Amino acid sequence: MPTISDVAREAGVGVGTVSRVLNGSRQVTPATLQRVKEVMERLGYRPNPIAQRLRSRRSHTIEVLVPLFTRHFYVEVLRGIEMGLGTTDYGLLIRSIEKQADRDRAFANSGAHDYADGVLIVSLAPADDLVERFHVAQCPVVLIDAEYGGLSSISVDHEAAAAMAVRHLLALGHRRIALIDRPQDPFTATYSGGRYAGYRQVLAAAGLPVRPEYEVLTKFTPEAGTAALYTMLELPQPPTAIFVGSDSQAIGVIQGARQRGCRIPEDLSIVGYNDVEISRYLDLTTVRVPMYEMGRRGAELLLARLAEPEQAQVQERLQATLVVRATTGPPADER
Amino acid sequence: MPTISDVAREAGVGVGTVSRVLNGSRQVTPATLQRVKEVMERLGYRPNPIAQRLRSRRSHTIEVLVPLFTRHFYVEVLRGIEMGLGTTDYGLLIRSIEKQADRDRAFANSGAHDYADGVLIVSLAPADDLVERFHVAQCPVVLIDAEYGGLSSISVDHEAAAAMAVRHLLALGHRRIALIDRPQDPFTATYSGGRYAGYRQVLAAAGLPVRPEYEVLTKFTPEAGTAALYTMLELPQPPTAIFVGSDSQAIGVIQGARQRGCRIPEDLSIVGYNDVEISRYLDLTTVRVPMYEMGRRGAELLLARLAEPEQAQVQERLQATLVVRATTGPPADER
DNA sequence: ATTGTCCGTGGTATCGTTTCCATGAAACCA
DNA sequence: TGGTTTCATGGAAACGATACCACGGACAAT
Repeated sequence: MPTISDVAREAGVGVGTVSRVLNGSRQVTPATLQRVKEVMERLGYRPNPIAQRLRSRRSHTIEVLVPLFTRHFYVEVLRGIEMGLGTTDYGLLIRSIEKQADRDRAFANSGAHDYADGVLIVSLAPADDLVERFHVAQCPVVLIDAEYGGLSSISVDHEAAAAMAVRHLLALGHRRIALIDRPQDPFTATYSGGRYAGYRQVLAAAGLPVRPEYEVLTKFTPEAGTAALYTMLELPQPPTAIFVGSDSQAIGVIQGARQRGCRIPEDLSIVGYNDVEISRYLDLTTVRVPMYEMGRRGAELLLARLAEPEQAQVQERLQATLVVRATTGPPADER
Repeated sequence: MPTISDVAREAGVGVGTVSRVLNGSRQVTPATLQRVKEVMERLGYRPNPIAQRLRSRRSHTIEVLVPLFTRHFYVEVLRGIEMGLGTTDYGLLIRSIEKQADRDRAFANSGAHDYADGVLIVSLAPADDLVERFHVAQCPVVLIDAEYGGLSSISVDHEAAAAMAVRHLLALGHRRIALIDRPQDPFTATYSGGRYAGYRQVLAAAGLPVRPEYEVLTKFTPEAGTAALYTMLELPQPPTAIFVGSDSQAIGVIQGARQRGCRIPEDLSIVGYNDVEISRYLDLTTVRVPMYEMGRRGAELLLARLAEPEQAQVQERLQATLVVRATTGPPADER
């Protein structure tokens, strides 16, 4: 592999001049420029990015901390990030946090300024000391689907979104509305609790009682959704509608209902959450969370901070919308 | 950020000794080791990976070329790769090739030895000159879901898998079997044509005629699947079964059939391909392609080559299996 | 006692860039 | 014409690590 000095020697110029050509400095005579470019072409020279990074003290890489990058939600966010990066040739260093240990390790290593120029944290609550480290290292951070102190972030008001979903069920005439969601877990989502709060708030506003047996917090898998449904169907008064905190769980609920001969939406209305791709094909009424948009906007915010480090931090919020499809309708068995 | 010489000065040793501690050389007195480690701890020293890479001439990064990383298939493969990498701290540089231009750019840049220590290419046919460049640069490559010359690869026999799917339909009694697939496109899949060949071969072996109107090559989206189905239903003799080259398209076919009041599997049997996660919840009979396993094994093969560069290239194949669910059954309308 | 071997260690060159400073020629102004 | 400014250019230093070489002391062998 030819180096910059090979090019310099071959073109009969100094390395400084070649470097200037490389970086598009206008301090180069057209004739020299031409000659150097020809030599670079002829030798098949390509600058060594590692050396560039070492010298310029910029890694040209963005670190993404994401829980379970296999999950639909995160795949969409990542796709958005990719788009947001556009044609800038920032590399993406994706760290998938699957276990608590991963998280600790990633948080311990990340934010070293020589590793990445900036960091995107998706759906995770950063630890206080990490935030502090980012601050002293002057490493820009943008949170996606999370909020924390004064850090830049792009997120969705899950509480309002959940309230909207539950109000939809209420408007259809449902009075026995259950919730299946994931427990608020400091390890992953920063405030999945928002959905729970929204649910409670709407029920309270409607003067409906709180029924603990209608609130199941379980894992984010279809299987867990099915299991939760089964226990609810055993109740003396089963719910007529369920608000489910993720489409994954909702899929399990739909399947379980089919299994038990429970008609949707006549016997049971279901609202999901996220609007992942599958939901459309299952005709699932759900809350559309702008996953892709959050990723894109998050990347844009980070790029802006990277270009203009003194810029103020901003907290942005996007709107979730309700997508009404075929799994919700008025309750048939009452009144 | 403290550097190696800060540590050396503070510990009263030479930089060489600190480097040896860093790299776990046994040529260090326990006492010195202890002292250096303490200083590293106290100063919060972390070696600069960029400098390490420059000097050691290894980028400690694996490049992954993947078409459309948002697609289910590739997400699964990537997850497998992540697992295959295990606890080695190789970074992953993912290049998503969405357009022809991306492909050219990625292929032009990739394989420079200072960029990545090794390359994984997923479902793409590498250009001849690229293969040549990898060879001269001594950059190990492993193809995933593709085969090419003598390069190491891990793949699936799509022809045999397709044959198996079509034979299943044949065994159920179907005689009018159609194909919906994607055109063989040199840009992405290396031999999606394998499925077509398998389909043709089984029909020929069964003495069934080739009907061009039963073979639709279209895009890999549900919408395209729906459209293809609609044109087939217009035929004077519509097929009683369809072998679909991807679950994405099959989803569209299922939806289209529902829309047209066409019962599955009584009026129409459907076999998909890949067995993506959704398929289970749609009860779709499909061919299970070991996506995750290909990714994992591909990463393992690359790691082995990285550790032992002289190792011979290997071509491995995994078996696809037929997963029979609820979308296939005997034809009802004939005999 | 002398030679040889081995091992822990320090120092320096090196990886391939960018950045900065010095230099000399050309251009400008009076 | 003399002096100042401008500007393209060459070359050295630096980024932060690793690798190599040389050196001195300890210990074994003669």
